[in-house]
Parts: sequence; C-alpha cells; structure tokens
Amino acid sequence: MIESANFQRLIKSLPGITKEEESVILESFNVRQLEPKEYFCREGEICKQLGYVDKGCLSYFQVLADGRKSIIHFAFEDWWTGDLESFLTREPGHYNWQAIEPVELICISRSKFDILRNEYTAFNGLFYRKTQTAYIKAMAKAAKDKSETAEEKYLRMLEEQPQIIQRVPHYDVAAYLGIAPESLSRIRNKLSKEK
Amino acid sequence: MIESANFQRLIKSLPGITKEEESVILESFNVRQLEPKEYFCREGEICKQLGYVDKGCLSYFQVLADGRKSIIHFAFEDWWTGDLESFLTREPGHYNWQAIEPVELICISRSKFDILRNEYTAFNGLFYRKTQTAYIKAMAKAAKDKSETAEEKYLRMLEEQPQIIQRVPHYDVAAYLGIAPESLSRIRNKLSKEK
DNA sequence: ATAATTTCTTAACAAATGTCAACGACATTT
DNA sequence: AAATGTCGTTGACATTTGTTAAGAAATTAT
Repeated sequence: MIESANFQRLIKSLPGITKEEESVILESFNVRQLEPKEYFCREGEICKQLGYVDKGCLSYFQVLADGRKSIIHFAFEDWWTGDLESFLTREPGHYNWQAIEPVELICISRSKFDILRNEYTAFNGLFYRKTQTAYIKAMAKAAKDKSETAEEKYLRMLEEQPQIIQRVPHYDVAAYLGIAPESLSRIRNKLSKEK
Repeated sequence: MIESANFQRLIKSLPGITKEEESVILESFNVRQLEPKEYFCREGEICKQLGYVDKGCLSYFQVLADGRKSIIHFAFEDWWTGDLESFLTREPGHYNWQAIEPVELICISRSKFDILRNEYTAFNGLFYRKTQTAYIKAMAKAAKDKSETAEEKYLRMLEEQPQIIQRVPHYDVAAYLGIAPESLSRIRNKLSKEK
C-alpha cells in the first residue's frame, strides 16, 4: 500500500470519490526507487509506466542530432513523469526521464491505468485536467522563452522555480535554459556583482 | 447548416457516430468570417468561442511587457483557434487570435460545447485527443527551439510548415521564430547565395 | 497614375552568446 | 595523502544576433 501522504491527499481530493474507489486506485500504484543518474524511461524504449514524484527530482530531456541534451523540464515533488506519447501509443519514445537526486516514484502500468480511466470518471478527469493544464502552461512558457535574452530566462526561472538552481547541476540548468554552461556562469557572475 | 466539406468529413470520422448525432453536432456550430487584421479573440477579454479554420490563416500571439508580439503559432485550414484557458475558465485571457488572410471559421459557443461534450462521447474524445496531441507536439517543438540557432529554426520551419513563408508577412514570421525581422532577412539572403 | 503607407532589405555597428582552453574547488577513489 | 575525475568559473576570441538608420520594393489609398 502506498504510504505517501501527498499522493493519498491527491487521490482523496478527486471530486465525488468514495472510500472504496480511493483504495482501489491506491492499490493500482506501486512504488519505485531510483538512484541519481538512473533512468525512469529512455528514448527508443516503450514507456510502460507513469510516475508521480513523491521524493527527489528528475530531468526530462531529448538528445539532439549533434549529441547535446535539450532539457524540457525538471520534475520535483508532486509532478508526474513518463513519456506520455510512448505510454499512450505503446511505441518507442523520443524522450528520457533521468533521476538527478535519489527518487521515489509512485507508478502505474498502462493496463491498470486503462482500468482506472474507464471505471472511475474522477481518475479520468484528473488525467485530462493535468494534460490540459500542462498544455496551457507549455504555451505560456514557449511564448516567453521565444523573446527573452538568456539573462531574462534565468531570472524568470529563479522566480518561478527557485528550487531548480538549488537542486540541479548547473550544466543541466544551462541545457534547460538553452545556453552554454559558460554563459550561465557569466550571467550569474554579472548578477552577483550588480547586487 | 455548415457547408464545409472538411468539417463535415471531420465530424463523420468520429468513431461510432450516428447520422443523428452527426447532424446535431453540425447544427451546434455557426460560421464566422473575419477580415485580415480582425481579431477572433483578444487578451483581456473572455474567449467565448472555439473555431475550426475552414479557410484562411490566423496568428496566435501574446503581447509582452516591452510591447513586442510573441507569436506562438499560426493556424491554417483544419486547425482549431481560440484561447483554451479563457474559454474553459470563462475568465479574461492572455492571448490574441488575429486573422492574417480573410478567414472563415466554424465556431461553437461554450454552452453548446458543454452539451456536446456531455452527451457525445465521440465529441468529447475528439477534444481531448486534440489537446493531448497539441501538448505532445508543443513539447517536441520546445525541445528543438531551445537548442537551435535562428537559421536552423528557419530551415526547420520551411520543412515542417512550408505554407508559413508563403502566406505570412515576414515580420510575423520573425516574431514566430523569436528573432528580429532584419535577422530573418539576413538569413534568407545568406541561404539564397549558398544555393 | 500618383502619393502615401507598409513591408522588406541592406549596411554599419554594438551587444550577446558560443567556443576553446585553462584553472581551481570539490568529491571520490585508490 | 595522493591521484583522479567532475563541476563550475574565467578569459580571449569568434560568431551570431540585435539595433539603428536608410532606402528599395511592394501594397494601398487617393
């Protein structure tokens, strides 16, 4: 049985959910631990699970033609992980999820996921709302990313997700901002002198 | 009654749909025409309709703090338009949809949209699949945008959406690529000499 | 057709960012 | 403790992109 207080609270909060449904849902998930650098899923493989982050953080990235990483985002506590496209299509995916810190994930397989989605409206709704919100946020982020300098992107990151710079190595932060690690150093250096 | 062949085909293609459902759905939509530069929806206002593009093209953009446009994408035939967040929350939105060419939209109001979603599983499914696909594509685009030079972004745009450079003014193309119009000119000039 | 306006291009220069190389701080291994 | 490797920083330099200004080209209005 899942012990995570955050996850239990999330399931309890689903609109119109009964005690029984709640426990069926909780029993459909299993816990998985990852060491730093370990992968939750890899490009080229079929993503067989979705995972709720109970502890730790991970990076979500693609390896581009020239070999460099492009980090799409980081997941901390209370985020969901997994390659949605691959998970839904059951075809090999194009993305990687890799642990940065030691991670505890609360996972569900595709078959159990389908059962919950078909039988529990509330669970289905949770999933769709997540996708919808994620899409809306992704649009907003894309609009800003497009017309900001590296420094502006860095400052916005500090404001919106202060935990990133605390918990993620700087070369990954640079790959997330889409700049060279040296540029990140320069920006940080400049900002520290301005203060 | 909606005359658009494309739209009718889209509705007909919904899985498990009956003749009656089909006509109820078609009757829930109405046609709206826009002149170039006319807005379908504006930031600060509540987006009251979603629209299917039957003819023409529009830009989807945000006006940033410094007054410049950041174009998120363009919609051509067979795309959907509207500020999803505002439409769903019924709160003032942050985005604009503006016609570039003369446009014919096939529109639905929120109240009729809700009815269709509640009563027709197939319609509901259409909407969710669209959101899901859009989200997955947005992630893929964000990953590439992040680590490409202006020239690479331009070349990818030519490959993936050749109609953009044909139908959209160059200053809007530049706002879409996140570069200055002068940089776009330079890139085009350079590429034309290389060939 | 002419004038007015908008859009696109070009050039010169400034600013931002990437690249390459070197170095020091820190942690891990031996 | 020494050796090794990783990570973050710094500096010099090259490249890319933004900015400003001007003018050409295309479009629209008169």
